[in-house]
Amino acid sequence: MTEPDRGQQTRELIVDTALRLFRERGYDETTMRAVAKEAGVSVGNAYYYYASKENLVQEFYLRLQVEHEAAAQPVLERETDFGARLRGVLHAWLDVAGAYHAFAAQFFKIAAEPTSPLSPFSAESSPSRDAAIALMAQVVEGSTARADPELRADLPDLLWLMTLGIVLYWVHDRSPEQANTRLLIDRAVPLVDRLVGLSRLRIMRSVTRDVIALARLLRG
Amino acid sequence: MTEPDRGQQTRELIVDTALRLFRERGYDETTMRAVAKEAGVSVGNAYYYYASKENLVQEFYLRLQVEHEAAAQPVLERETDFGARLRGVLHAWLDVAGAYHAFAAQFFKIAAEPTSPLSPFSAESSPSRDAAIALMAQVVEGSTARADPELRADLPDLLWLMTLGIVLYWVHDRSPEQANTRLLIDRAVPLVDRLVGLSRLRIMRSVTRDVIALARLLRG
DNA sequence: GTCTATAGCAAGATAGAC
DNA sequence: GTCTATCTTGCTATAGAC
Repeated sequence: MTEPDRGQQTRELIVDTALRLFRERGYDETTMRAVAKEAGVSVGNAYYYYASKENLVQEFYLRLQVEHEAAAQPVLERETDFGARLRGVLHAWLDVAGAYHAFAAQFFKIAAEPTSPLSPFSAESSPSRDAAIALMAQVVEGSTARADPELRADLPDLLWLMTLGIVLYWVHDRSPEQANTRLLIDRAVPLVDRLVGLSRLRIMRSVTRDVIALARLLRG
Repeated sequence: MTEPDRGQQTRELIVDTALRLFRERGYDETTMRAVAKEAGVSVGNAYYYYASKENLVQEFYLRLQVEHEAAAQPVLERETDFGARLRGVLHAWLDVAGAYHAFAAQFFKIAAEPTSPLSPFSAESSPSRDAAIALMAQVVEGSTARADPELRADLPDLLWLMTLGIVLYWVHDRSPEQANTRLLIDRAVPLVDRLVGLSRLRIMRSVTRDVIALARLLRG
């Protein structure tokens, strides 16, 4: 008569507690002992479900991504202009991530480690990475953007890289409400929009081809 | 009759030992106890000279930067073409950094933490950051590159950001001898060269101005 | 100011019993 | 699945020698 999903319940109890403590105290200040105690389980039990403290952060990424996709949907349904779609999707990310800024910056280092499964470039991250790129593909596909046709195929990858750059800026952004990051988006998007438009011009052909080759090299 | 530089010698003994162990075993696997033991000093003494394990890494950065500047000099004396200078300086970085690739990647995370003094954006890093940007200024100044005059002033900053991107790729590069990073440089440099040239054209004026505004926002 | 020895804390992680 | 006990390691503290 044991509950079939008792394990799952314990698992969620642990991660919910951990994410709450992360938000309240920050990553470094949240000890595994504190997580276990607050969740009412033993330290050993917490490690039974999460092999390391970092693994708890992975759960955070997954939840953030789901929230972002939901927040981006209204924009994608409303807008058809490429720049407006891109800007809206990026601002949507800030909307959902803003609440976590203080502690997201603190464990950003974990994602930066090349050997970590939490790296955005790791094999383990490919589900969330693919989803993020797919979102950028939606931005492009549903838009009225007129780009070089070959470039258009690589644009989602490039826009994902741009997003990483913006996130990098965001974690360093100390301005109130991360207003500078919004400013960055509002300046970068029209630039990207213009460059995409220029990609069809004949003078830009060689540049466009170089960019495409570069995008493919970066994808590996 | 005490040696006047006894402290300095001990200091160097400790950091030399640490960097050797980092290279042999990696960062995480090198304990402060092991560094002290190998260097023949006490743990307390090691901490007397280096307040933390991370501070030992900072020494590594400084040495790397000095080596890079030395390796870049012949290129800067030899070449006048902008692309050749940029390519040469970037390859020179790979030449000096290559030996440390395995363990540099391992403690890259330390530099990624926004709050860390080892972050390339931190106030504490400003000496080495300024030096790196100054090196890029040398690349631009001594070259025959014809860029939009206003852009030219911001080019060193932008090239430094480009370098960071290349380093990011490099730490993730698993190809033998990091050959893919060299490929990346060889493809990115002509692209940059072309874009810089195009910046003088009238059609590119608004794009160029956007880029300049962006560069200034990023500098803060 | 330079250095040793040692004891000890905090916290991530593990072992093995139940 | 869950627990308690234990290990490891970055780091600190103290007390003292030269």
